[in-house]
Amino acid sequence: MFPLTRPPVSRLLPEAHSRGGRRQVCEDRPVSARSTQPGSTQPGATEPRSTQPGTAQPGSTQPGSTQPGSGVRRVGRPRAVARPRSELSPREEILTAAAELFTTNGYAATSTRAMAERAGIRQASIYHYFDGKEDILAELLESTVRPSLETARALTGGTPEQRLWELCHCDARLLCSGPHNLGALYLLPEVRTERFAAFLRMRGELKDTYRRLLAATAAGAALTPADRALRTDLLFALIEGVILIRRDAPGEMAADVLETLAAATADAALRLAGVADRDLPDPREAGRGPA
Amino acid sequence: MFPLTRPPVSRLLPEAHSRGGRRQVCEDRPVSARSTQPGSTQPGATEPRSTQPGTAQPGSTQPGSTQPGSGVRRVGRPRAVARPRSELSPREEILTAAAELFTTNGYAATSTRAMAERAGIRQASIYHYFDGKEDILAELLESTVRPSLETARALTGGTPEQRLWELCHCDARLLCSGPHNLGALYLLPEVRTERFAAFLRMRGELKDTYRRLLAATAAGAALTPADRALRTDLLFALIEGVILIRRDAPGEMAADVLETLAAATADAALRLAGVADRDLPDPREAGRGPA
DNA sequence: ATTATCTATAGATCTATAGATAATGC
DNA sequence: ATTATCTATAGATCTATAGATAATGC
Repeated sequence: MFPLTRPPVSRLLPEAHSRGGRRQVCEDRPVSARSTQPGSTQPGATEPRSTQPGTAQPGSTQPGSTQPGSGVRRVGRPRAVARPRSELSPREEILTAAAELFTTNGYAATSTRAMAERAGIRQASIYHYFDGKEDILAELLESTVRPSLETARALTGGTPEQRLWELCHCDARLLCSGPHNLGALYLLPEVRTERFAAFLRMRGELKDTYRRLLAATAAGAALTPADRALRTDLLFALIEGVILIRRDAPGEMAADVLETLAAATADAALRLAGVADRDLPDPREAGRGPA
Repeated sequence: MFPLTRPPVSRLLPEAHSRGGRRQVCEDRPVSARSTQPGSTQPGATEPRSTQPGTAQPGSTQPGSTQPGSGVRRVGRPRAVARPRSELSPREEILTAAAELFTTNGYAATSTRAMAERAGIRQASIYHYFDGKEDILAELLESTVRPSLETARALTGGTPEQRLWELCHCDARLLCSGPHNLGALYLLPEVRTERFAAFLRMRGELKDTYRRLLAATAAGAALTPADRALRTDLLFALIEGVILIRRDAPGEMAADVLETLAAATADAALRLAGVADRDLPDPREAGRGPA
């Protein structure tokens, strides 16, 4: 048996009002939604595992078969337990199931059987899509940092102070978005393992962007290199700390709560960074503290 | 086999200079040292599990037998693999082993066999001291927050701003102290489980102290209740974020690095909280930003 | 023929219990 | 007699592989 009783999943946050819009660099694309986007296949994340190794014919796996949603019959043996037809491809169903279970129970405590059950397939069928359990976590991890990294690279207009605010805001939003607390995957002890070096590299690159942005601000430029490194650590810790905040309020976050938290996080991050109020021009001044 | 390769344990941080002393409420008692103090037995954490339930004679387990260190012969069957005589009691040896393995590999990925091996006993012997694996984690968790909570309760002198700084500083120190990153236990997904409710309650109480201290500052008093709650969340997230910082630099932290980080964390926390510089009187003014 | 699924299972765990054993204490 | 340890093991997993099967595609 499962050695630990599971906590009740998905208790939604109270309150849900609307909020005014605010200039923002990143679009409204929740992490999880993005990670399960059919088109988001990256190099190395091939769709079904090629059965004949070395015989990969590019383009041969595209047609209708993979297209989910349509009521047509699919190739292959039917599933043992029929289900209402998901919008997602089988591969995405597995990732979604894994996301929920990994974030809730952790990696080691999540069995492939539990994932399969939630995805509506048998345990062994997972291995048609993934080489093993580790690959599933690796893909979730990478597809979770990737949007942050893309935002970080795309940052252009405004002062360094503004760009830093945008990055913090955007990352906080991403961490709070989606039905599961995917950021909690970063906290799993298994992630420090060689297997996930690619993810850690991406995370390091993201942190480096924070470092450079901080250095570009007036406040950051005034620091010694050692102090700047320290402050970058603290700034980054605050952003990732949002994961901990969210974890204390399980379930999907209401849109306005999310927005308030993201803005408050970015504001707090800039205070932490030592950015003076006068270095924060109008565009984002509008949305600050209501009191 | 173990599904994940283990990262190399204990790579020490570079640099080790000295630093000036600073007024501080909490003494120099690293979390782990404290948690393995022989005298620190709490109610419920009885030494060896009473073999005859209901026949507990208080005081009958005290004499030399439990006293470690001395070269005398001990009662009971000798161990299968003899060892250089530890300073620690068997129970403490188990806790120490668990601390290292839980923080490095996580709870579910740590087998009782691995713990026993590191503690120098056989797997089954663990059950002489603990009712099960969960009890070991519970005890580690509680003995890790307890010092923070005691500090929080004991805070007296100075302005609210100073007390808040002291609490942040002390907690940051505790989180960075000791040979293992015990704070990382808070991050384990298993902790959200009913079994560890007692720990979560203590942590909640600690957070509440932060809330009250923040409310007592001039900056905190000016906030709406909702904003104050939000800011408390962020403040607390920054403190716990120190765990993440430490995790990126494995091994025991050099004393001066530790102190620099703790002070920088407390400074950052007060900036985050919105505390103005003029509200931070002399005693701790001395140690701030060198630039 | 190709594909997506299935069933069955090998082999390796892992936790906790039962009960034996080798010390000291009296 | 008491204690701290041990050996052995039941029973329940869990991951990954082998190979069968039931669809569609051509």
